[in-house]
Amino acid sequence: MPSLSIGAAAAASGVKVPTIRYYESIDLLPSPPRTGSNRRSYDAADVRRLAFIRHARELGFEVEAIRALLKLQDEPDQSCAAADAIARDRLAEVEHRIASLEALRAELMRMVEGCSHGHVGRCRVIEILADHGECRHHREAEPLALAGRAGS
Amino acid sequence: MPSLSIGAAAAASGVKVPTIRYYESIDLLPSPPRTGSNRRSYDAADVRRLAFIRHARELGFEVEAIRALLKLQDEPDQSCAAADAIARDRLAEVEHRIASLEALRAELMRMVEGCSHGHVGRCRVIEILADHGECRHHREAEPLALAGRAGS
DNA sequence: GCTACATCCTCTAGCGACTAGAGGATCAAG
DNA sequence: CTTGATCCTCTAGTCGCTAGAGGATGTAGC
Repeated sequence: MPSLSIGAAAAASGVKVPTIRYYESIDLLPSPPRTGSNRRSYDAADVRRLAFIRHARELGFEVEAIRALLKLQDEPDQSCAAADAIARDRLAEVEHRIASLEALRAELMRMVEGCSHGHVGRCRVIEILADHGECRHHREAEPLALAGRAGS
Repeated sequence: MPSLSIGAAAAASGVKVPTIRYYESIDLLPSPPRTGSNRRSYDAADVRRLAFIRHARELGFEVEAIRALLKLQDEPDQSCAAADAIARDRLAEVEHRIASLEALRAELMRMVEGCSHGHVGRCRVIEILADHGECRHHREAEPLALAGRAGS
């Protein structure tokens, strides 16, 4: 059983060292065994789990959704109904998010295209942001998935 | 000069009352004059500024980006290039994320279909999420912008 | 005028998902 | 055997709000 330090697991998974410890603290990653000198030792399965979490986070899933997906992964023989429900739930979420982002993209494209590289006085970016009424995507008062910060 | 209470300004701009106070505290909105009884009094320009901020936040611009856009708006004789660059950055990020989510949606749909009869034993979604290398859209190890939370 | 109740004020604390730093132990290389 | 990287735990900070306490003021009905 090959054992990896937290640093090696971080390098292998792309999840930062403090973030791994954070995931352990919120029980998203099981507490690994420790060496004699109290260091965490991970195996390949942990690295896969971390990569899974990282990828899902990059796709915008919240930790609770990832928890559900991980549970699905941990019990691959569970009844189809439960799994199906989780998957459909995620699918709906993903589709909603895509729709929101596409509306957003359309608006951003209008802004960028409208910018004739003149002066701000005639800049569509500013104009469109200033005038809410011009905004098409905003009929639904739905919370949009917004940008947060970068991973690394 | 028509003067609005913070509640009226909130109703007119769509920004919540505590959020307005928060924007003032981070100097995104100038401190308005106060009435004799220490209440904030806003005018139409403040409401426009708030609507601008709200719209930009809904489009996923970070507060610092909005600060930059507002500065541009305040000095409208500058070149449009800066505003354009900010919008282009957001557009690139949004497009990247749409591509990721569409790949994921395809996998989720396959899973939901495949799941209709039987067990989840070999789930492509899990595999794709677990194995970063398998994921086509994600060859670049670029730090992706992650999803945060909604504005309203 | 008096009573309700809405709205306002300031302040502090909390959320999610981390990130940064202090202060100390341990490891691997030269 | 020392140097420097890595590890440990812990607390506190980040962003963009949101919620609540505890109190002052405004407004409407009687």
